[in-house]
Amino acid sequence: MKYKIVNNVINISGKEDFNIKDILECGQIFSFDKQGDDYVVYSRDKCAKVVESEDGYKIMTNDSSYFENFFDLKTDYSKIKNTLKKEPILKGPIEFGGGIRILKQDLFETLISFIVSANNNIKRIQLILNRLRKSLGKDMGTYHAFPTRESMLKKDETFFKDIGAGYRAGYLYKVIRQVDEEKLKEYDNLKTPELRNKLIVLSGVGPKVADCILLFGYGRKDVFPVDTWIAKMYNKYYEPLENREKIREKLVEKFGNLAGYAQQYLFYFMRSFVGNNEHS
DNA sequence: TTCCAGGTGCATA
DNA sequence: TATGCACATGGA
Repeated sequence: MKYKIVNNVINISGKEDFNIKDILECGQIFSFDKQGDDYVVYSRDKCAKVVESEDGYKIMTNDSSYFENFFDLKTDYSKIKNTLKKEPILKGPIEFGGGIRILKQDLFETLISFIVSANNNIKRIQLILNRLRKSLGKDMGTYHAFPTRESMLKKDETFFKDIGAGYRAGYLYKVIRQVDEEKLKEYDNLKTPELRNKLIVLSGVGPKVADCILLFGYGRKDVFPVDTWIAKMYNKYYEPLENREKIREKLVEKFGNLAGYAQQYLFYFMRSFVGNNEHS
């Protein structure tokens, strides 16, 4: 995959390593809209419109360098996929969702989003986060920015209940009093295990949510978030094992520095393919 | 109606 | 350390 930036438009040529549907619908991000054939994705106070062309994509935005980093354009995904394909279990998932790229998302936004995600379904996560943006985020004209910590500090727990967060309202109320953006940024100096320990003590952040923040926020690829789908996958294709912590340890050990990528291919595949078959 | 969704916190032993 | 349960909400 190659790309060029001209007048704030990112031109991507080649579709093998970039498929906007795979990237946005694989479950790593909740703030985006499908507008006809196009996608609009929101991050912090910014947005980008992604339009498919004959040989690739055009990404239109007012901050191309932000989205160059956001879409992880400098990483060679074909190399990663070739390595991971050697594992039989990943062949199907990589053929299915080969256009995935792991997004580099805002730390505070990722923290809040994945606290909301706990024991929840993606449709409702999107609904709750949309209501959060609309009621607290800065009006940017055609959309609302993700709220700042300061704006969230002004609200009480009832507010988070009212936007539908359910019992996670209390987690949200507490967590924004435990950390700020600067502290989250400082944590980036730590190695993954130490950083994980810092996150896991936060309200509403357990092992799984911490791993998602590590992967999608901090860009740490040596983690393997184990949710209900991954647990199902492990029990079906590897061995029956109830303990999610043990599943996590085994998968991290197996995939090492590529664990995060492997996880995302598997999650997307399980949820959209195997998942639907089980329902029909 | 019951089950489930990108689980976590807390009490108990 | 490990196990069990409660926790909102909406879709299938």
